[in-house]
Amino acid sequence: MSDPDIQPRLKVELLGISLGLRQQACEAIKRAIMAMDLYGQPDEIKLDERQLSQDLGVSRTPIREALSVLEQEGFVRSIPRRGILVVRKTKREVVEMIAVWAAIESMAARLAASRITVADIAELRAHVEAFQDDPDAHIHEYSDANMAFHKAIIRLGGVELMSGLTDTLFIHMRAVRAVTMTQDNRARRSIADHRAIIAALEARDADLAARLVREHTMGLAAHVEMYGDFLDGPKADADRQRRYA
Amino acid sequence: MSDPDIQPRLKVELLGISLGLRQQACEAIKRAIMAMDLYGQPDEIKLDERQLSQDLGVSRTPIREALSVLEQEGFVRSIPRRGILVVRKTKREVVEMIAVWAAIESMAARLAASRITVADIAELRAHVEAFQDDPDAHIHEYSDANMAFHKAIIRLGGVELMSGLTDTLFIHMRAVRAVTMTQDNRARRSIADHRAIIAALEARDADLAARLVREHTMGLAAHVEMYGDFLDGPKADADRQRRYA
DNA sequence: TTGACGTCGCTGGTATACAATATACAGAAC
DNA sequence: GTTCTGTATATTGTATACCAGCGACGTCAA
Repeated sequence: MSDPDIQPRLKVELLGISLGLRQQACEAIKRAIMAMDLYGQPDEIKLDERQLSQDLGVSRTPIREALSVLEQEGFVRSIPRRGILVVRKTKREVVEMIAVWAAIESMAARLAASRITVADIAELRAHVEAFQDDPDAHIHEYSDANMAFHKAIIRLGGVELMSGLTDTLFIHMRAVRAVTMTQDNRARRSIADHRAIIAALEARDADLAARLVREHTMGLAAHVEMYGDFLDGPKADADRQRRYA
Repeated sequence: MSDPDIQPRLKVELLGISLGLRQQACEAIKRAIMAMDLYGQPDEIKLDERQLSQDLGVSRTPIREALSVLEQEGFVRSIPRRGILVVRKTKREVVEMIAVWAAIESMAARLAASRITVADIAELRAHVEAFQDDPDAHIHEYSDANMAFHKAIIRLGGVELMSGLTDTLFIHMRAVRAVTMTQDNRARRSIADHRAIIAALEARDADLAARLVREHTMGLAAHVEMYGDFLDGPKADADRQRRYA
């Protein structure tokens, strides 16, 4: 009875009921937040606990626990007795997130340089070459491939914590990326950068790979610093309105 | 009424009532977790919701919300219908945390090199020179000063997100630092490293500062990788016991 | 007509009650 | 004697009811 091959075993994939409503609510709300175009709206978006609990078909308790987690992750902000509103990142916060991302991915590239395999190289190359023809034509698809490329580099570093941390950062920057990508012909230049990074990794040049990744991503930070005023605009307006209301 | 200097303003730090019980519970539990010697205990530590709500004098609801946050921050782990237990970091997880720390602090040092002032240099030097005489004699005090040094560098980078992220990392590593500090004469060698880092910052050599910080911290990672088996030991034992029970 | 004060309603915060499940122990059957 | 199953208990997960603040609106007075 110790050998699993003796009996057919009836393969049932452990039913996801026991994942808990909190997790599910958390995922659902996070998806909803990502789906809406945050920076297109003129003013802050407010969340209503009762509305959410009604929509999701559960009581307020799991909703509140999910919102606690989301607040800790920086997606929403709870103001006592006022409401829970979806946070809009300021330009400064976005630039800071990019800097942290650059720091982590640079280190990941350094670590990856000595561990990378030919299969890994091929995977990276696939992400880059898929849209070499005309990246501007399929901005959204290219943006996804771009993100996948960076996530792949971080994963190849072999430090899972880095993947976990940057996943959250990437989610926050999803809305920003689509905009920045179209400006300044960044998509095409980014492909060239990515090719150079792959070459450095292939040559197992840790220092070069780390430097290229850092400069590439910090370049995005500088770009947002210069052209990212649309981030602060609406929010500053809202703040001003609230202050003088 | 627009000039804040006209009125003395009566500095009352907004009373903790409106901070919400969740925040307070979160802080209290976090303090309690940090206070206990995690790695000295033979087996996992389980938290009881009702016990906590009784001890803190609030109901279970804020406790549960606080625990949700703490779980997201990685301090506790909740197993459905089984209980909530304080997580013990494995050696691998500790090494990963140090690697992330190294990545962030290295970038912070790079950014700090071009912004640092003489006052900042003096502050850093104060952290280092305080225990130059005999660091081994006052391990705990030196460990605190050491931590303060690294936190100062990250702060001088000017990216607040980096401070926020590493604060959590440092809390996790508090228990580990005290042990590693005593081994291998690390305290004395760390002072020499710190002096070199300050010199690089003073010379505004961003590349050198970043490299020194990275090598210093990754050295700790390598040390833990080699001598940090005490982290896995008890946990592995506990897991084994649970598996065969 | 305007400003101030009071009341009402909406929102989140907290507590408690109820339901579901996992573990452990005991009893019965082989 | 050992193992399996059922039940009891304890603990968590969820729902609901109640409470406290803040804002808005209306009314009254100057």
